Amino acid sequence: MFKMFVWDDINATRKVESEREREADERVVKEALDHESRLQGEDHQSIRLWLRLLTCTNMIEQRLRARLREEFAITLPRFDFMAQLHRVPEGLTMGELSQRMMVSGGNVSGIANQLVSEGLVSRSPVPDNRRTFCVKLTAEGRRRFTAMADAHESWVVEMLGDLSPGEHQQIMGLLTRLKSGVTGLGP
Amino acid sequence: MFKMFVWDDINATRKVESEREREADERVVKEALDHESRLQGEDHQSIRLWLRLLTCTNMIEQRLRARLREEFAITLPRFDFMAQLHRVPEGLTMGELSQRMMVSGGNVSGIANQLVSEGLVSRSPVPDNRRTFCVKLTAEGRRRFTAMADAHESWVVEMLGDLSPGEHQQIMGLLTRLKSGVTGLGP
DNA sequence: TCGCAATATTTGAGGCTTAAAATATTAAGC
DNA sequence: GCTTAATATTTTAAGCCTCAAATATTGCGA
Repeated sequence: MFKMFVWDDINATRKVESEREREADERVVKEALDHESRLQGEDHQSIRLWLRLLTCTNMIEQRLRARLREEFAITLPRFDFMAQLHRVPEGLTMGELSQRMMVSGGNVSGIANQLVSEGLVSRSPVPDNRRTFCVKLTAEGRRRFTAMADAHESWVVEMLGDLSPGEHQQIMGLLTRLKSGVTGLGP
Repeated sequence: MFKMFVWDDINATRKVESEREREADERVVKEALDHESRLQGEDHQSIRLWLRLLTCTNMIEQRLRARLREEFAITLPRFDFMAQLHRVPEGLTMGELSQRMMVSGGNVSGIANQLVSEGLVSRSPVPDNRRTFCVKLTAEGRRRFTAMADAHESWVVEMLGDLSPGEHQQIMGLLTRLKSGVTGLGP
């Protein structure tokens, strides 16, 4: 049975298996301490992939969160909320925002309240359906968002820039298959 | 300039570009409503990749969270906490847990308190360093975790099972490069 | 028209998360 | 030994998040 540690030392160049095991046993390798660390694998291929995915996403998310806070004193959820609205100038309902942000309805309710009270977002009733609201960026909201969007994009480009255009396309394709596989399981 | 919507209809088979644009314009395509929806792209390749990554991770995470709650009445963070400890029977310090879970120190403090009070985890002082604690699973904690771990793994396998072993390896490799690219930027 | 299910949102309780401040301990330099 | 910096953890305040229950509106069928 094939056994080894996953320690994911990103500085390690390719090594033969015996060398990896020796180092892992001796614990001389500086380990990257994250979700994947020291997962003892037999054939947990899928778990490893899931943890790798989670690690990558968390790393990027935390960097973005930190920089948005440092440079613009805004939280990631608020930024995301505004980004969704920016893409749809006609405005969105609370429910649409909830789906697009992939968070619960109760959640967007709270974030919307704050952004409205800060004057960055408007929430106006819709004539023919009094259950829903039409949420839009205000002029001030648009100004503030566009000021942040360029910086945000440049951070993302910086983080993903190591991948070649070919690799970009490759990973996009694979993530598309991954996504459809998950979606295909039903709600 | 190359322009199009990203709507990410996972049921759509490959289409020629003109057809895609027509459908996007007419809004007849049932859109997947998530982070990526209707991002208006010019050459925002990196942003798209990032949003795709985020969407995939969120989808999987939400499913896992829901099933852990339904079947075992446990939250994902508590499960993750126990999983980290399960991998290291010798025990971990609070700081190590914080790094591995990729959350703040204050956070693990709170989760640890709960799990200790539920008798699933022990937090004992270390003789030669009175600042740290050694956190371990209790016998009961191990029992409870192993009962959940198999189900958890099967859910992950189910979600990622559409990918062939070759695709698994491919995406792992690409995510490794992605991860090292992000890490390489420094802390 | 009445009842009733479906839809859209808000509220409330409980839990997760972070950043920053506070506490305690260790290590290093002088 | 004393001071100072570094390390390890907890506490606190504020915000994010989910689920479930409550409210309000719409639309449909008897």
